[in-house]
Amino acid sequence: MIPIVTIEGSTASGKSRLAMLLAQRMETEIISADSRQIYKFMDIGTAKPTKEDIRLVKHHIIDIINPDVRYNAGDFAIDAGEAINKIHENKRVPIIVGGTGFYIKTLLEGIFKSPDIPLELRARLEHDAEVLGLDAMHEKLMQIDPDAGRNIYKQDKHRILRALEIFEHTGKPISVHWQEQQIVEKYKPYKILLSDERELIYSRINKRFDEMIAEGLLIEIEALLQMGYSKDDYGLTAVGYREFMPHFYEKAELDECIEKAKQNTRRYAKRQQTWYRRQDFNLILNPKDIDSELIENLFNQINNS
RNA sequence: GGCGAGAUAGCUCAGCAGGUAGAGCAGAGGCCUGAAAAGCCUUGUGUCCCCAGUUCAACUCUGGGUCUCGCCA
Repeated sequence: MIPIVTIEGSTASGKSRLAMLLAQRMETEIISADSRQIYKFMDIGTAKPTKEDIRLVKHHIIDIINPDVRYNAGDFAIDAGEAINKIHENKRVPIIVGGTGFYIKTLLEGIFKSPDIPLELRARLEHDAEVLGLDAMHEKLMQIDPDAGRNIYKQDKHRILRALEIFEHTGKPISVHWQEQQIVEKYKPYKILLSDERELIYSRINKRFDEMIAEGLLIEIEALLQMGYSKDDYGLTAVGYREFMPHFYEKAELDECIEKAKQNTRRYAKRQQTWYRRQDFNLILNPKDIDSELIENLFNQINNS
């Protein structure tokens, strides 16, 4: 099994700082697990590592695609797997850092092998949902796959249609795919969570967002629009970007956009915290704990485990 | 100073021919198997501004007071 370190935590919890210090001490490389830092041209709003950070420590899975390209957890598991292998071949322990918990979970625990779904099938289900209503779609799911149906809210169109498309395309209920999926035992992770009081995270978010504005977030967004990217491109649905679309498209008040962006970032952090409560970690740290002594202890602990 | 309108949940407001109240937003809790910075679920007790009066019963009616906002001086 390949040893790896993961660092998770909500936005503005100090992940990058810990990762940089630890990576330098371990003389290793960082793999980003962040569903928005994958996009080129989106630097300020996604709080990407600085040029200096990248110069000091090699970062993977950052700036890999344009903002109009879709990416998903399965893609991440493949890309991260490759990066891990490379780093491991050099006898280093990779550090995986990021706030996209689902990506890391997918990497560590695996995900069932889904075929690509034909666009026509997706469009047809989308159309059926429109005509028949979501309740009908959920009932349909309950008939073909009650195990999955029970676990999906009746209004969760996204997951209902996902389960239906998998059944129609593979002839097998999605819950059966889940059962058949084998557990991944490729990695031996040392999992670290950075956690802090909600109020402190919130005030750090608010402050950091003002800093992003000062650093030129608006200019960055304008540049994206000038390059031809629009609010319909997936990258621009990121928090801190989408809230400004009303400003550029309909001349909404800037102050209101900023408040909305802060609020959505806070809600995002809240959802992350909820997610992490359910995950297991080897070590839970407070951002205040990060100092050279801690890094030294971590270094030793990781080497000995 | 005069006239008018208002004062109800953190915010914006609704409501009751008198039977102690409810929406939206905010907030909180939760879910999560190729969209995860996404998507989705649950959740509303507060001196109904204060004092007095009428009444079996007042947030609701009457009188007074305080404050806020308009318009006129």
